[in-house]
Amino acid sequence: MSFDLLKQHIKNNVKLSTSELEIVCNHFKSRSLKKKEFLLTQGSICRFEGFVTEGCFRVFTLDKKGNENTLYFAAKDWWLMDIDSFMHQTASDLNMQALEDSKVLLINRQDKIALYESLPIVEKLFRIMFQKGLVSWQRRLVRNHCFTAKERYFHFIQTYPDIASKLTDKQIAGYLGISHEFLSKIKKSQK
Amino acid sequence: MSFDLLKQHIKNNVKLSTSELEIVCNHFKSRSLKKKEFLLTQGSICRFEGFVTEGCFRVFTLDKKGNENTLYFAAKDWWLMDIDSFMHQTASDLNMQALEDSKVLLINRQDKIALYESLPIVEKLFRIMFQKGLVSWQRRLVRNHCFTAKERYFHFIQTYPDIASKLTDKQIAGYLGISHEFLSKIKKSQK
DNA sequence: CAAAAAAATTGAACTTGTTCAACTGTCAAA
DNA sequence: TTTGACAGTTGAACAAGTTCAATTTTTTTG
Repeated sequence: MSFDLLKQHIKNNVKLSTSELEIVCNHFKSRSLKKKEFLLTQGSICRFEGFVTEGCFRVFTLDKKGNENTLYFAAKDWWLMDIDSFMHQTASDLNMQALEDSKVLLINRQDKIALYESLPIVEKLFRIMFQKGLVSWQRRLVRNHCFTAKERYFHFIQTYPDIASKLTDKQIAGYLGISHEFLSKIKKSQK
Repeated sequence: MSFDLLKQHIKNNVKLSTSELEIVCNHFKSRSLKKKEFLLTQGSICRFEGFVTEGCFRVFTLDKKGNENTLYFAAKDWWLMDIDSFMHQTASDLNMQALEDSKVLLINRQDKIALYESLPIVEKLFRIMFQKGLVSWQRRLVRNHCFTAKERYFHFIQTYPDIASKLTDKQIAGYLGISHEFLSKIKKSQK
């Protein structure tokens, strides 16, 4: 069952009773997406937070220069959110697209706020999650500053081999912040 | 009084009673640092979280190539933390140095944990803070990918003129992820 | 299966940013 | 007041990464 993954994920972060776990999960609804389908598109308001139970997503923004800038990939056991748009109900800068047939558990804003209010442990859960997220964003920025594109590429495919194997080189290049032509040259130079 | 700033900062993020606010503040102790003094050095364990009430700090890491990579600057009303080292009591990768005579309010790990346990609103406070932090780290990464060094430089000095005015060009270059020589050339090209 | 679309490769010219080394300016300590 | 030490500037050679255009390979779809 797809909720088992969410339950395990929550239990890995905070201690809570079986009934509390049920309450939390009851606020989520499952949704399936076909390959290439969008869960969110730039310009619209993000009305959910999502937990991936199957498949994989790409979260990216199209900048003024026309480049697809990938913020992150979300495979099974990852969260999909545009915090800013979700909290303030403002237009999102992000696109969330399924890279393959996928399933997500979604919670809407009202239910999320209700959950925060009824179960303080949920505040703790997300405090811990955001805290972890912050650390990895900081590390990624430092890597971007002190590693070359080649070093970043090999770091990525070694750290996330499962995700990397599902991606085209164009998508990886968008995550690393380089052109796909240059990524092709990096790969060639290694052979 | 230096606690007023912290109180205001907290009130801007969550609603809580005067007595709760007092309890939170009572867990913090004030510390003064002279210009150039270090609050934390790379390799040691971060035993505090700090809130800056006066002056300004630079948070940086020295990478293998010998570059000082600045993660962020913390002026009045900002937090100083190495979340990872503080939570897991592992060696820190970060240095925190006062750029001028400064004051911080510090909380140690035991008191922080006690505070989380005794006042659920503190979980909410930090959940919201980390959430905001995450958004700005994401934006910074996107800026790094789609802006040139020149664009990033002008974005920085326009967004944080007060902080920028306290910094040497070397420190700004370390934040932007470029060499200070190149920053010098950027500035010249604009005149 | 065939046709079309998208992804990947390659080369050449170009831009952005680095490195190194020499020089200049500034300011705080002895 | 001099003397460092450090911040900033400049130029030249170089390395990293982009852009554009042409070609091949792979994947998708009718």
